Amino acid sequence: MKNPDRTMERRSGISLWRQIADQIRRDLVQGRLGANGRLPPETALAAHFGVNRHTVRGAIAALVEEGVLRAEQGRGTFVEQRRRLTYPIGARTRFSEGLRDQARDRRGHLLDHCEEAADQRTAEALGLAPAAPVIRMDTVSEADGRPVSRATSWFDADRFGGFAETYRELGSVTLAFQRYGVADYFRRSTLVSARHADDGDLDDLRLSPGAIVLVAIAVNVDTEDRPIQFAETRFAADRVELSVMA
Amino acid sequence: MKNPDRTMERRSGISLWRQIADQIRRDLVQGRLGANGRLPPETALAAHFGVNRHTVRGAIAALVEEGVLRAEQGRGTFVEQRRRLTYPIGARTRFSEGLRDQARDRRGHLLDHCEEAADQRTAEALGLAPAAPVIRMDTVSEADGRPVSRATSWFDADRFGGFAETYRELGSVTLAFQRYGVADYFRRSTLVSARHADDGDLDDLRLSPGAIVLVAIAVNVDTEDRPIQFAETRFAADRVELSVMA
DNA sequence: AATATTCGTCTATTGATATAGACAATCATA
DNA sequence: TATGATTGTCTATATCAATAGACGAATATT
Repeated sequence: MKNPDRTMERRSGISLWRQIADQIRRDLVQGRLGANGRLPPETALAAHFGVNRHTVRGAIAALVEEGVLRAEQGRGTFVEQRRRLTYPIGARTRFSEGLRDQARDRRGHLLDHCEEAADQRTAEALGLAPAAPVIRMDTVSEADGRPVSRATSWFDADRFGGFAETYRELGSVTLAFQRYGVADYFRRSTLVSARHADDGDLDDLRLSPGAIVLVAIAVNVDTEDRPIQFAETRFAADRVELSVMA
Repeated sequence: MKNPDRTMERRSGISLWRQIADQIRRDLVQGRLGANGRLPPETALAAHFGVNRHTVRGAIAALVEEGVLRAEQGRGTFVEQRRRLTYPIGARTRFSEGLRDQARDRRGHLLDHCEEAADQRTAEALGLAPAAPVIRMDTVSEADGRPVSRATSWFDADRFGGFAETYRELGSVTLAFQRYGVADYFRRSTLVSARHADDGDLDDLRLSPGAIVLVAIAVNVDTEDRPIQFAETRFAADRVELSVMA
């Protein structure tokens, strides 16, 4: 069980307690730790990682703060949540669906919206002239009370005037599209990357610094293959994985 | 241009210089910095981030070490590499292909291989009995001299005996499969997630601690829909993005 | 009730991180 | 050539991270 020569890097700009927190989180997700719902005692973890008990305590405190662990004096430290949600990605991807079996309570929430001039990337993706007017929508989606993703979407302002208000009213992009005569739509392409969470992500997704977000950049098209939505979605990587269907 | 109230978190377990390095790397990839191939002077960056010049120097030193920046005394600091490789993922995914336009020199490299008993996940994915014998292969692939991904693959040992040697000889999974009579194959499913790089990733992909890997877990099937390969690939998230085709 | 286990809190010490300031070295340019 | 801009190096100091040890508090077990 022991792995005492596991080399925690000491002058790396990442404190030992955070390196250990990251690894415990990883091991929980991979099922290599906490299989019985409880973490080994602090002294055992300290020996395992080859560090002082206080250092382990720092790691545990961070994971408790994140809601991953729960510590009880005299009893032990327990795993609070372990499962990751799986988002399907494919031609028929709707982020709001495909999760019905995985979370009881799912809701989207409009943070902000405005009309602005399309930047180059957006104009290209939507097939519009440079600096054409577009509607920008910032949303957060939660599952069972925990934020899982944060998206910025752009729509052609000419075709989808007032889209944000419609979305707020209906609570679903799919339903809002129907109001505009888009009965069905498809995912044309998705680019997936990953990076450290920025300030906005940290805030809206309630993450701790150094956390990771999966970034999905997508173009949706209507049945006539005209682009209708360009979106960049940031998922909390600890809470979500993406499933690509063949 | 200034953004002096950008709050670098000070007691987060991540040193300021590393937070700043992470953000500069992010801004480079997003084109918000270094558009003209050169970084603003250290004093300007220090003012921008609201920290001491020495702290910025720490961040730059780390990025120079990573090969992202190049500092020249008296002249300035310059961007060494910015572009990310784009890996296509779809029914016809072959990681080794689809990159021909993006990198001049691409090569795979066998790190290690052995025969072992399948764990539950592997047996399930390959449709084998629990603990059935499988061949395990650890590989690293490089593009233009920089490691971009690290994969662990499993194959049915009964059907693909000696696969690792064949791969080493031919340098390609696709070619090796042909030796075993698999003329064509398809990607059945891909799970994409992201996490902090572990010790092995750090080493083989030449990453610095706190770096991010994109994890793609995939099952390949032959033309009769029989699973032939189960693989977990870790991509250096700074160097790669994944493109999901509709 | 007694004991062992485990988490929680305190003090003290050492090493790494961040700030501050000064100045040297290199390069571009007026 | 002289000047300004920029990176490189040095010293000093204050704050944070990590180690070490001791002991208290809550819980489970004998």
